[in-house]
Amino acid sequence: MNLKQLAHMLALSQTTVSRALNGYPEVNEETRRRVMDAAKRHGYRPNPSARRLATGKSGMIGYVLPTGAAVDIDPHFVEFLSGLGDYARSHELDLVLSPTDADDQETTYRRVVANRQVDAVYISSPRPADRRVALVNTLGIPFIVHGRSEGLDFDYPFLDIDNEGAFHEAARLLVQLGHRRLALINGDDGETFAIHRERGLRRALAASGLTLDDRHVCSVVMTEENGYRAARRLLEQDGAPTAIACSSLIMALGVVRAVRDLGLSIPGDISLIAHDDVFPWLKPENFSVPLSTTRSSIRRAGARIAERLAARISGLEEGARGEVWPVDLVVRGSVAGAPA
Amino acid sequence: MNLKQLAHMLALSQTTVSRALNGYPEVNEETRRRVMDAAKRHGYRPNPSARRLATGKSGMIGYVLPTGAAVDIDPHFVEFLSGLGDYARSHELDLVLSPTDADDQETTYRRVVANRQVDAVYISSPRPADRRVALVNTLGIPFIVHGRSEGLDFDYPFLDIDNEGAFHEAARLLVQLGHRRLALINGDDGETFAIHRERGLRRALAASGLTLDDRHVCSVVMTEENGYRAARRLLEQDGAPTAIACSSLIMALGVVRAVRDLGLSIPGDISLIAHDDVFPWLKPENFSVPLSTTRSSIRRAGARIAERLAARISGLEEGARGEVWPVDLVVRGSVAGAPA
DNA sequence: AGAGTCTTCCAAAGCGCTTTGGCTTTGCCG
DNA sequence: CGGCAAAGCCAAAGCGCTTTGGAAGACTCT
Repeated sequence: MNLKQLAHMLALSQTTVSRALNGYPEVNEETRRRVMDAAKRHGYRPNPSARRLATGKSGMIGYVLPTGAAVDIDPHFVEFLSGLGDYARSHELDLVLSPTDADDQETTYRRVVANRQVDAVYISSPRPADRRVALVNTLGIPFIVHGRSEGLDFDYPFLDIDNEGAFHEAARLLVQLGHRRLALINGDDGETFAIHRERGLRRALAASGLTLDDRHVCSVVMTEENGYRAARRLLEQDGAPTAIACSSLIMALGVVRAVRDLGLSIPGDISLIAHDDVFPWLKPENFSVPLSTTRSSIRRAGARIAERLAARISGLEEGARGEVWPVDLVVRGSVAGAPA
Repeated sequence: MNLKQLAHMLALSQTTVSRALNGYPEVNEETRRRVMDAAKRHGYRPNPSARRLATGKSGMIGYVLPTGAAVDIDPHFVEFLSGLGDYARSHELDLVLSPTDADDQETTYRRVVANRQVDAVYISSPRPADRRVALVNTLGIPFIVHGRSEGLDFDYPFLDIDNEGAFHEAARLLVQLGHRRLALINGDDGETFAIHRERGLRRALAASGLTLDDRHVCSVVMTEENGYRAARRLLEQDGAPTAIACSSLIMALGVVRAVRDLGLSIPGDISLIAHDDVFPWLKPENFSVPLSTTRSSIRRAGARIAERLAARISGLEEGARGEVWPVDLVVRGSVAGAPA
């Protein structure tokens, strides 16, 4: 059942039927009702390919997915996706993943935009002066950055959590508890979120006249194994830290293992706070010693980004609106006063 | 730059240019070269929307993604996606995720197929007599099932690992080590993979005249917390098992925690084997006691499925070819002889 | 030389929708 | 009652590609 047939059986022109269906004003309300009704009754669904060709709109949002033998997709992605799906589902918005060589994302962005495959894209894990953001901005497709870049000479729409504030609060708590030597096990320090976390932590220390020893900060891909290695390195050096802030729950697993392997205990010898993106399958309260966290649901962020992308596509949102979400500090058993 | 312009500047018809570009035989090799050359020089890329409308082919593969407030996307998905991306990237194949209400997937499948949004789909986490498989089969779109259904009255193409064999081998090893009371912490027993694993385990026990106590099998969503709960329940009952087979590494984390909480040890009191889908961020060899596993890379499966979908789209693969991959049994420190 | 066969190319008809540019009809006003 | 604006509808022209149904020319064969 296509427009032509529908129009014919209603004894109307395609024009009118099309307009009636798409809510244009120049059609009698009475006729519109008739059309709507017939369309529903016959299960008419406009052919998206045809509509696409005519309008250039695809009704899909895009994500350029870096892949490669050496590239692992972050497990956070799945949670983000859940959120995105939560919103998109109820709006018949589909998501197009365009896998790309991690070293040449530009080509893929250009292709996706040139082909008008999607109406909007989002960018995740941005870095300072992120080239993708600049590119997408000049290509002129609606977009939102999940996270923030820095040092770009233009404003752009983004959704970020207050990473600096979160780690500032975490560190402040630790300092209040008497800790003087803090350590940071961070994610890839090429990414802005990691920079912000370190910044927040340093700021809290500075406020108390303390500093972050360079040997006390690690920046690694966030795996359990790397958490373990980093923690061992930190804890086996002279002047080892008494408290650790950690950028992910997964790394925290490794940290806990390292602490145990070294015959130390949490929080007796080491206090630990990690950032929790809220996974359903790994919860900080279930760690052998319940883990203090800075918490922010990445899933909610996914839903919000889908919502804002949809708003941008339909012109309801414009300009470079940045949104920064506060982060909860949840104190559990893994922090205590510094050892004497 | 579109076909018309290109044809015009070559003083050829659109027909000929189109045919030259798409490798049809009825065009002089000399002209073809000229066309190809000009196309490349001017960076001509056929408009996918137009091509879609004309051919009905979209050049994308689809996945219907169940979502909902109560639905969590499996973290395995991300690894599968990595694999899919590995292949798709080099073939400019995009993936369309269509989020759907988990309770009404049929509507979404129908929409996706009716709209010809994608050229092929894959289905994951199948159940016995899976309705999606039956649906997609009748809808007539190329597809592959990741995993297997059971009890359908037709054959279909799938890619599965030998879950039954894997757990059979695992159980056989445990029995050989003298264990008599095995337990199984399984995933959702509505899904075929879980059924097969249980079947494999029972078969191995039966071969030695043993049986699997019904109180010794749990079927839960695969989270750390559920692994913990299941293990506690198992280990606190009378006639507690001395060995546990566990369907995922994430649950195994919980099992290890439970064992420790109960003052027991691995492998002294409890032997543990888990299935490992090979996550980059959580490795069995890094468990406090290195974990024995049945191992199969879900990422490789993703790549293979993309490859086969592509083959089906282009007609290179046909029929109901099923592919079953063997699973490695990797023995590490978490298994030992049964306690006396 | 005439008939038949390839080879090579083209004009034009879709694919199914949106949108432009009218054309009637109706209602209102002076 | 004539004129004008608004309301309601339509025919047809795209969007950019593929594909059908020739047609012209070159070649082969008898």
